[in-house]
Amino acid sequence: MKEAFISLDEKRQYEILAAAMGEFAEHGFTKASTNRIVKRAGMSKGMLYYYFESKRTLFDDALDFALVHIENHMLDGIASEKEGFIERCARLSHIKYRYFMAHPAISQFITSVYFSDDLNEEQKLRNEALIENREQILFDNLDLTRFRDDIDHRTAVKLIAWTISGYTREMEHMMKTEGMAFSRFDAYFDEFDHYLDAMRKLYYKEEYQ
Amino acid sequence: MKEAFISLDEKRQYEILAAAMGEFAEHGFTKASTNRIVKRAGMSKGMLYYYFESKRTLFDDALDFALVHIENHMLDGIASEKEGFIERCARLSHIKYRYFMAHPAISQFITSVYFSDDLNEEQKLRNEALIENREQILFDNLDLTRFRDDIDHRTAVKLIAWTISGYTREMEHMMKTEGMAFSRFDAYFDEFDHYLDAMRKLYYKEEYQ
DNA sequence: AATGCAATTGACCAGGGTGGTCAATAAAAG
DNA sequence: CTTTTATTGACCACCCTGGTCAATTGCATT
Repeated sequence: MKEAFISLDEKRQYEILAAAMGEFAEHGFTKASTNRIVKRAGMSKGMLYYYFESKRTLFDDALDFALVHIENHMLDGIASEKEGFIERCARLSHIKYRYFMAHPAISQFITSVYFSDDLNEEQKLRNEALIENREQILFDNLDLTRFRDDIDHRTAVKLIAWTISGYTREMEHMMKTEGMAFSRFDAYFDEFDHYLDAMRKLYYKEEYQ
Repeated sequence: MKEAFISLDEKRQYEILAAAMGEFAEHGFTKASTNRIVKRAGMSKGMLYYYFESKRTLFDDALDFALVHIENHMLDGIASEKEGFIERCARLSHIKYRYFMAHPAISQFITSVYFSDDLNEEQKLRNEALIENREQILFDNLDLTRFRDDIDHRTAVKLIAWTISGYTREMEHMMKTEGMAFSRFDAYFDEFDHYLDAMRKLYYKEEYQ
């Protein structure tokens, strides 16, 4: 990250880093191609090395950018008031989903990094901290009394988390293959609410359904 | 697939195709490397082209082999007797899991093919037929009366399927990262049974729990 | 108009990997 | 001993890689 890049306006910086993150997310560090990155970003090969020292530091800087960006943009509005686990999951899904729509490259980059091995120690630690932070947000300050008494809380939490992850995964797959129209998003969330209602009926005491 | 390959004993044929399928599964058709395939299979580059016409026909033959193999080996013992949806999912998970353990390369190959685009029309149709067949096995001849009356059957079926897919996905991820010891498989299935019991309590009428 | 500096290009490099070939062998069969 | 089959790996032309750099363009200041 040389001064030339820093003195670019924010929008252009974002474009370039997004191009890099998209490429890294798709191919991983080693098989990612700097040639494809410059093509995505709409610039010449020379500029990439005018802005960054090497492919490696480009990756590092992109990861830095992504982690900071997520910290600043996604983790707000999550001030965890007391709520049931289903409501918590639903709210976080909405937040995650909106963030993904607004910043797909960052989301995919961070997701791919989660499964990859080409991080240095410091990056691994930071990434783990992020994951732990997310866990905390997911589980902190829950109202667990809403659960039926005849089912173990920990079990219920696990089952619900798996269910929602399965649902969102299916939706992601559908959107990828069928290219869901933007107008259908409302239907997507209506459907989601329907399933949330059903889950409340299954997992919660009557007074909370 | 030349005669030379066909006159090989079955075991060696399997080894070679498994090597190819593993490589294709990991990298997709284009980025799969014939050099790595021969290394995996423990033979020389020349032999590959002594056995197969080209990389493309190798892929085609491997897919053929995989589809036939699955039809013959996995889809037995699934004679769908009347049972609840949870029991059905559990049984199919067991079958799928055993098959994965016995034939990981085939499993991963077929899974990867499901997400890839480099199939010709005939292969796409065959693959879709396989998927449809699986759906039928999953949903045919179910005892839906076991479900609680206050929850829609279709909704319940969806929720359960997502839950189980979430669980197995988490297990797969754990096994990949931590390299689950084979001795722990019993524990894996004990845990699985625990969650199945919980799900019965949630979704079924009392007399079926 | 002239100068100087920053931004920008893309041809170019050596290195490595690609799918595929083939003359040379080794092994087996006749 | 000869013929056929199995097997090797060096080799090919080609493509892509991360990275460099001389040359050019654009712009601001004199």
